[in-house]
Amino acid sequence: MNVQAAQTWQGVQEEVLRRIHAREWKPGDLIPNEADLAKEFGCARTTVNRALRSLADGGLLERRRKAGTRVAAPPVAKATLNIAVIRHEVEDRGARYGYQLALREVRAAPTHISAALGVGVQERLLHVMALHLSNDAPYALEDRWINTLHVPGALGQDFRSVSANEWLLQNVPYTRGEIAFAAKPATAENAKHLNCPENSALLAVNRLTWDHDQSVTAVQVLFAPGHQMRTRI
Amino acid sequence: MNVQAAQTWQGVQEEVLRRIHAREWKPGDLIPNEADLAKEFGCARTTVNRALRSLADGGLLERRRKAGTRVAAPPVAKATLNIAVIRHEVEDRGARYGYQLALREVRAAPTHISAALGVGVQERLLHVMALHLSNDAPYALEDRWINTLHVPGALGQDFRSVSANEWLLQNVPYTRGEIAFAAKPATAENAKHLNCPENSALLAVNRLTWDHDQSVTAVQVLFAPGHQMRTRI
DNA sequence: TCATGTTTTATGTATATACATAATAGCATG
DNA sequence: CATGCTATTATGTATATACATAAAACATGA
Repeated sequence: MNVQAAQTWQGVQEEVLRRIHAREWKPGDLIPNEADLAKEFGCARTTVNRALRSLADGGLLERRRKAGTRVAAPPVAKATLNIAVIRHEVEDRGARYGYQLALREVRAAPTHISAALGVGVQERLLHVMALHLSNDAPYALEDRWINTLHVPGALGQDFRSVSANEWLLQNVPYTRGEIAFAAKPATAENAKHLNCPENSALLAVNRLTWDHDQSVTAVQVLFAPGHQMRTRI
Repeated sequence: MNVQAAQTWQGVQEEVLRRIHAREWKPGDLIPNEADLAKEFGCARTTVNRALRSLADGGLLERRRKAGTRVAAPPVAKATLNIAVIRHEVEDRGARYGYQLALREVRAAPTHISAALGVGVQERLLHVMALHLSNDAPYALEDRWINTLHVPGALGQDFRSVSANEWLLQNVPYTRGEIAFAAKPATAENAKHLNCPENSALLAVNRLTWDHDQSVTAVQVLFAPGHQMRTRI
C-alpha cells in the first residue's frame, strides 16, 4: 500500500481526508485504530491522535473510547460565522464606516426582553437604537437592551460616538451567549432607518449574552435588504 | 500567587479563561509565554500549549511565533451552525418529516447558476425543486442545480422518495464549499409552495459545493416564515 | 540610512513513554 | 437468565526531550 507518507499530523490528516473523500472509508465506517494507523504511516500514535482529533473537532469523524473512530454519517457541515464589531465588518469590506445614535432611553423593557434577560418586568433597563452606515448608506440597525443591574457603567455612556456594540465588547466580558438568525419584514420604523420599503425582507441576528449567571445584553441587528453573511465550509 | 491549579490542559484553559474574563489579561494584552505559564502552573509546556492552542482555535487568543500570545481584541464570537440533512433537522425537533418533489428537469441553467458552477451556459444541468415538510406544514423549499458533468449518477435518480439533499450527501463527496445566509422576499411561486403570503420575509441559505476543482451542486434553501437558526457561542 | 544577514526567542511539532478513562465484551454468580 | 464484576481495548492526556520554524531584534556593511 501507500505506506510512508508524511510524518506531520497535517500530512496524516490529509491522507485520512483523502480516504474519506475517495470513499475508501465511507460514512459510518469504523476506521483503523490509532496504533495501527501510526504503524502504517510510520509515525507516533500521538501524531495520529492529533490529526484525528482535529478532524473530529471539525465534525468529520466521531470518536469514542474503546468503540473507536468512525466517519461521521451524515457528514455534518459546520458553518462558522465570525460575529465581529460592525465597524470592523464594514471597514474590512473597504467601505467608510458611519454611525448614528437613533435613540437612548432608560425604561422598563417589553416582557419578552426582560424575560430573556432574566430581570423583573418593572426593572428599568438601558435601551439603545443605532444605525450603522457603510459609505453613508444604511448598513445595519442595532436595537439593544442592556442589563444595567449587571452593567451599571453603561448608564455613564452616551453612545453618541462609540456604539454600544463596540463599547460592550471592549468593556464587558461575557462567558456565553446565544445567537439566532432569522428573516423579518421591515416595520415602518425599520424602513425609515434603513431607507428601504416597508415589509422588505431583512436578515435579523439576535444575540443574548451572559457573564456567568448574569445577563449582559439582548440585541437585534437588522441588516439592510440584500445583505449576505458568507462563510466557507 | 495562586500557584498549583490543575495539571490538566482543561484546568489550565479554565484558569486562563478566568483571567481573561476577570480582565486580569485584557483584550490586546500579551500574556506570559508558555514556559513561564508551565512553571507557574507546575505542568509541562506541552500542556499549556494544548490549552492555549485550543483557545486560539476558538478565536479568544491570537498567537504568533516569537511575538507571543495575546488576548484577541475584539474578542470575535464564532457562531458555528450545523448544516445537516433537512430530514434530520426536522426529526430532531421531534416533528414528522415529509417530502414532496415539486419539479425535476434537465435543462440549461440561468447564467448566474452556470457561472457559479463553472460550466458552459448552454450546458444542460439537472434542476430539482422539492418541499420539505414538518408535521405536514411546509418547512423548507429546496431549489437545486446539480452539475451532471461531474455527477452523472444523479440523472439516474428520480428524487421522488429520497431528496436530492440527502442523496447527494450520502453519495457524492465534496471537499469544500461556500455558504451564504440572506433574507429574501417570497416570490409568487415560493409563496405557493410554502403556503405563505407573497413577499413574506424568508431566510435563505445558499450553498455551493466543490469536489476538488469540480463543482457539485448549487442549492438555495428557503425556510418558511418565522424559521430561526440557533446556536450558542 | 538602508538593506542585508545573523541571532534570539516563542510557538509549533514529533517522539517515546506512561498512565487515565470510558465503554465494550466476556465471565461468573446468584 | 439476569445481573453485576472484571478484563480488555481504544481513545484521552501528561511528561521530558528534541528539533523546526517564523518573526522580531540586532548587528553589519555599503
